[in-house]
This record gives sequence, structure tokens and C-alpha cells, in this order.
Amino acid sequence: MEQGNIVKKRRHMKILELISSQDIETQDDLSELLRIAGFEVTQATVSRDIRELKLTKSADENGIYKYTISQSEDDKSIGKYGFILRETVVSCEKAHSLVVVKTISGMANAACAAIDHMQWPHVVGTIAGDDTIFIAVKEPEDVKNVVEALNSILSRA
Amino acid sequence: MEQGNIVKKRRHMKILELISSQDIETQDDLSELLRIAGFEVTQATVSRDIRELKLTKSADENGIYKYTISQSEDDKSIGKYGFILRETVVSCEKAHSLVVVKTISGMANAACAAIDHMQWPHVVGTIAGDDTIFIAVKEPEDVKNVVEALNSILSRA
DNA sequence: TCACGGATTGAATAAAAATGCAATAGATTT
DNA sequence: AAATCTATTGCATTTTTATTCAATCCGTGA
Repeated sequence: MEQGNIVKKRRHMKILELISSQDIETQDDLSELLRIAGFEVTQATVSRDIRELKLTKSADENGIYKYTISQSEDDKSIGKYGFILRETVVSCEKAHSLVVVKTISGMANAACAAIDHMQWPHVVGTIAGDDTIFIAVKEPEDVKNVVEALNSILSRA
Repeated sequence: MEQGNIVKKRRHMKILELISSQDIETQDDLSELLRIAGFEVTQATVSRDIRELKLTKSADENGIYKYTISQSEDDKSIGKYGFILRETVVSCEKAHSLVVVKTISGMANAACAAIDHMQWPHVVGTIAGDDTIFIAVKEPEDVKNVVEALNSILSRA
């Protein structure tokens, strides 16, 4: 129950990818695109996903509606990257002088990009596999700080 | 029907005030509140107003939907909130160690929300009544800076 | 003043989104 | 493994929102 449903998380990520790469006007359109991408879902599920992801539909400058990632106060400090981490990271632990992050299958690269984007001063390098990320830090004592920083992001609403 | 162009602008401002001072779930609820406030409108008009104001409906932390002022135009947000301030603020003055802002009647909440969105570092707190806002700042000398910042926004074209 | 033209609006309706319910998939405990 | 939860989902339906169409309003220029 801590980890949740993997398929659902993958679908959520796909939804974020879809709405940030193209204009989507309706939930039906979105579920059709998800179906093409291999996610068999109905509009009802998309509606629930949208509530959980706190997506918004609003008019653009031409008055055309489209779904967008909302920028709530919470997200503002870390942007949508923190959001991606919360959606993909399963665990985050100290391992000797490295930080080892586990993600849901296939999501390590997305999560790693998010971590890189943070530009934390103590982080000197990252490597992403399929579901694992290694984070190298400057000093051994930085490991603890990075783990704490990550957990802080992961625990936000 | 005594509705006109100016009435529409006033209604738009009233909508901004309403959604920034309370949680509103549906357009029907909003049109009911507008009716109470003296604006006789149907849901159809509210739908159009919402498109024009680029408002969004999204879930809060509890999954309850409510209408909010869009932050999708974060680059232009100063302009957007500045617009609200210019439309509502009557005066802005230093009062001891506070900044006191007077607005047209009933608009303090909308204006206060706009000020809050500026996220000025010197501002530590705000309180809005019906037509008055108190702004608390960190240091006494910050009062002057905030008054100047506000006046700068108010004097823009 | 009167006629014209664009804007605004309400009523009705179409379109889109949210939800109650039941089935089932997954996890947890015994 | 069986029993028991909890979470997820689709279907059907309700609720909510957007739009169409016609009427009315407002400003403008003759």
C-alpha cells in the first residue's frame, strides 16, 4: 500500500507527458491518446487521474480550452520536477558513500532528470538504470543531506 | 435587462473577489452568489466569464474541486494581478509600521490575494477586511519599500 | 432621432466531466 | 492458502460546463 499501483503511476506519467507535449481539449481525447499508448482506460478513470494529478483545464489566449499542469503553491518551490519524483520514486537510501534511489520500473531516467534539475550543490554525478539511480556526492557526510532533501520532497502533499 | 459593458467588468471583478475569498465548486454556485450580490446572471454567462478570466477548476489537497485564479501565465502574473490591483485599489499609505491599502467596497479580498501572490520578501503577513488591507512587513524601513512597490504597480498604464 | 453592427445574454441543449455502484485486482493478515 | 481488506476500474448515470441560436442591448454615425 506504500508503493501503490504501478500501472496507475505509469499512466499518470504518461498523462503528464501527453499534456505537456500537445494541446488536449477533453478527457475523451486524452483517453484515446492513452489507448494508443497502450493504456486501456475510460473517461471515468481519466477524470479520476486528473483530480489526483490536480490538472486544470483553462482557456489559452485564443479562448481554446486545454489541460495543463497546475502550479500550486506547493509545487512552486520545486516545480513539476518534484512532482515527477513523487510519482516515480519508490525508495531512497544511503548506501556507503552513495545515495541509491529506486523508482518504478522504467522510470529511473525521468526521475534522474528531475534530480539533475535540482542542481544541488553537493551532488557531483548521477547514473540511471531502469529502476535505479546512483547519486554521487562530494563529501561522505553529504549523503545524509541528500537523502533528507529527497525525502522532504517526496513527503509533500 | 439593465446589463451593459461596465456591468460585465464589475461582474468580473466580483467573480475574482468571490473565488479568492471562498471555495466555490460549481458555476451554479457562483451564479447564485453573484445573484445575491446583485448580478443577475445565468450559468451560461458565468461559463463565458470563466473562459475570459482564464479561471481554472482544480482539486485541492482533499480532492475537492474549486475555482481558482489561473497561474498558468506565471510570467505575466505581475501584469495579471497588477491589473486586479489597479482595478480595485483606491489608496496605499504608510501607517506607523504597517502599510494600509484601501480598496473599493468589497474588493479587499481580491486585492489582498493579488498582493499575496506577489510574494514580496519583506511582506510577512496580510489581513483583508471589506475595503481595507493591512500589510505587515519585516522591518520598519520595509514599509516605505512596499508602498513604493505598490504605487509603482498602480501607476502603470 | 433612427438605423446599423457588434457585444452580451438567456433559454435550451449538446458536450464534457464527475460519481455511485458493483466487480475485481492486489495487498495484508492469519 | 484462505480470508479479509483496500484500491482501482468500467459502466451507467448524474451533474456540470460549453455552445448554439435568437433576442436584446449599446454605442456609433448618418
